[in-house]
Amino acid sequence: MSSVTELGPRRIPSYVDSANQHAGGVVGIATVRDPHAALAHPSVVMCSACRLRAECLPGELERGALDALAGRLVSTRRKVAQGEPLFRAGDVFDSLFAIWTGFFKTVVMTRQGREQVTGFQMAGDLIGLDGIHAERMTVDAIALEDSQVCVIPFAGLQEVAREAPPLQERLHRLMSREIVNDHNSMLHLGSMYAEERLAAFLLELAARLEARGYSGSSLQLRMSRGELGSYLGLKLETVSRTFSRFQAQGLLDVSHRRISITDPDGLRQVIDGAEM
Amino acid sequence: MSSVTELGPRRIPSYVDSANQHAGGVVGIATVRDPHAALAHPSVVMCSACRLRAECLPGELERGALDALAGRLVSTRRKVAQGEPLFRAGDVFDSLFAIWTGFFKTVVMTRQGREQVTGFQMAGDLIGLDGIHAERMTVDAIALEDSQVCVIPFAGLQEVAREAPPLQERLHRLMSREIVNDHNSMLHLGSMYAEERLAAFLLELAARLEARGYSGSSLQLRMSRGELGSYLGLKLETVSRTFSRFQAQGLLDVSHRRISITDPDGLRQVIDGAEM
DNA sequence: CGGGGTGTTGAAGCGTCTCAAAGCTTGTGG
DNA sequence: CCACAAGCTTTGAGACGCTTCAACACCCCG
Repeated sequence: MSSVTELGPRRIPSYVDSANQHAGGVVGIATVRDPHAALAHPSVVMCSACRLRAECLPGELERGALDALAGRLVSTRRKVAQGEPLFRAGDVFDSLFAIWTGFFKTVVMTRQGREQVTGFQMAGDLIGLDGIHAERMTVDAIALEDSQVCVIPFAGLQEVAREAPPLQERLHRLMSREIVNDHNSMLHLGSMYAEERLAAFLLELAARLEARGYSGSSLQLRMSRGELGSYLGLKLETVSRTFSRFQAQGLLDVSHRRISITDPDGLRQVIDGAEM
Repeated sequence: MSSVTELGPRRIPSYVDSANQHAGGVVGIATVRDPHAALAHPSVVMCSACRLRAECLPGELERGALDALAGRLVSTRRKVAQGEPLFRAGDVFDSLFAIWTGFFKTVVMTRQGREQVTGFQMAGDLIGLDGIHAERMTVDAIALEDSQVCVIPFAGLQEVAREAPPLQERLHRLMSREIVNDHNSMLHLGSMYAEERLAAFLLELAARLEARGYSGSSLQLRMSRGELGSYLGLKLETVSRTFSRFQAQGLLDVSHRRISITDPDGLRQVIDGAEM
């Protein structure tokens, strides 16, 4: 029980009021040129010293490009309490956000209130790429646990990218990866049974956690059954039933949001075995 | 019947052998530095004179940036016959492709042969953004009618983008749009009934055609029921039945792949009316 | 004019959803 | 510290929508 994967700190004692960070529906207003923001969040971000470097925007950049990032770009951090939005659809797009600690979901919504979770993001992931197109966010980004994000003003990022080709390359690859991920989700949603979708999701989540140094077999889900169901195109009851069935088959142990994958190969067979 | 929308030329008489364009699994090898390709496809592309400028990569760029595009970048065109691949998943990524005439589908496939159509692309659309991430294409791009594409070597595009900020901006917006589109597809796949999915698809397709100067009410589908079903996460029979139901309700007229939308507001109500 | 690919339609089966109730966990206030 | 409330999860039973399997119609192309 003590080796269970935890995503970031369990509890972050006190947060600045997250409401005023969102005033006027504008997000990402905190840039290096904004003294108020600098005061509110005096922490100066140093990508070169960050443990998440490899997963995050910097990637494998060499020193020069890294310093350009650290010095001119990522200047502030923002805290977002569990359940609070980092931004909402319709907010003006200003900045990308790199998750430093915590866990988020992104949700698209129709006028009629129909919801679809489009992804779950963890430390090192980038949020906000969808906003570039129309300079407006198109999704809600909600913290599923107390989180901290690095604010990356996009105009500045583009500027630096022009001078540092490796950074430009990296940005393009990350945007492209987002597209590939979405295609993968579409594959799940469009042509798989509930068991296959859940199995694929769990294996992918475990792999992402493992890439960040956590256990790939014992995981703590940060989303509810309903949120997971939305992402997978299933109702929460179906998600719950499918978990129970997996447990009955000896593939994993479920205790609410604590999942232990006991037979990863079995899960892989759930995906591979069931032919079209 | 004579005002029916046609996408591009009805028939392009003769094509160069498309097989050798795909030799070795490498696509997009035809760059300005490749004399053979230049010989095979001597047409020099002039974005500034192209009717699709606004929809395509150049967007609303001013003259200087446009000339940079035309002169240094898009140097060759490729023809792809109906049913033939522009590229396949696993091919080395070299270039983006801008559709000049024709219509494509992109398809992801699992090892077990499960397929998912991830999108349909028409004149002005960009194909290949998914390949940037790992320098390999991740989808098959198949021509659904005889088509011609402009080849845009990506290394060169990045280079020019560094010198022409408006072009850089444009590229980022297009990549972001792709992400937004995919999220929209996920919404359809994850939380809609067959009728809603098809109605949303038809309205969106009509809007895209209209933006390109075609009729938004009378359209000629380029994909089979099966391909459309794959994109919508439905079986071909379900697509066919849903078309029939729409016709019975007086929303549209169906005759194989010829669709006349007679009641667009009715179609919108199909999406909006059915609450969660 | 015939054949193959494509589209339509019907009937039965199956997977997921809906509705409902009960169990469990967590947080809060008495 | 316990009790209770609120929210989340589990489980069951029946309904519903889509798929499957099958047969037939249609259109295009040679």
